[in-house]
Amino acid sequence: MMMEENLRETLLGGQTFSWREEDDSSFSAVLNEKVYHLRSLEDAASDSFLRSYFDLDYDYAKAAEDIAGKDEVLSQAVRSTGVIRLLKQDHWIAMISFILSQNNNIKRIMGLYDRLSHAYGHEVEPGRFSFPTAEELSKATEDDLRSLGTGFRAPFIIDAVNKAEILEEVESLPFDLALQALQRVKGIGPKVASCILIFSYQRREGFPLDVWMKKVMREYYPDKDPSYFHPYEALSQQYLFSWIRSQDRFSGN
DNA sequence: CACCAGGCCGTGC
DNA sequence: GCACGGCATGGT
Repeated sequence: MMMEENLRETLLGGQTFSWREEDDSSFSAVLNEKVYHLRSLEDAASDSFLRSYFDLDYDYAKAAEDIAGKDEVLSQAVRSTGVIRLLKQDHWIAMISFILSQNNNIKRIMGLYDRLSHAYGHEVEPGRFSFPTAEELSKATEDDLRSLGTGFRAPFIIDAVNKAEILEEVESLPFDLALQALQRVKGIGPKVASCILIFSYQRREGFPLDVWMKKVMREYYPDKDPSYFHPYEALSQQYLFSWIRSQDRFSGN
């Protein structure tokens, strides 16, 4: 079974909030002090940063087939979605992104991401701004952040700026301790911590339970826990998440 | 008007 | 330990 790469789902499906779809259906993002433009995954192969970012050395097509073979629900989820990847994002960007994500929707998270970039990042090309570093974001007060629309997440962002050194500590910690370390930041609980570990530390044993995934588990896996999906916990979760959201035609995202 | 969004915090028991 | 309300903001 040959499955097609679903770059759109990888870039816009909720594991990163850095990418935007252009009118010509290409994708662009400001990363690594540059503006990247992509039409397909092949465009990433010649760039060393993107090769790593898209985890090109991992065989996601084989993983998709393994996952699809696990049970009927996963088979349906994988076949209806196509191959999706787990990105290697910057730790800091992932931490702030998923703090922004709590009790929020993808469209609005992207809007906040852009406003933070414009207000506190730097211009790498006319009109294109990088996501602010921790030092750049340290210039923002809580009121500044609220005025950008972050709402009750503003103090969480301030706390993340002050505890950014945790991101280095996490590198050497096993999964459970890494999960605990990240939760020392206010506004980071189990779900947000799991997303940071999966989408920027390649910790594939993570299995974030958001409102959508709780529904999936309740309806299709009532007597199972995340270890059922081993060794593809994180990737299975991402397929199920994409699938259940695509089922809901009125989810406006 | 209500209810929801890739949740978490503080409180009460 | 677990249940519950509150929370900023914008969309449906």
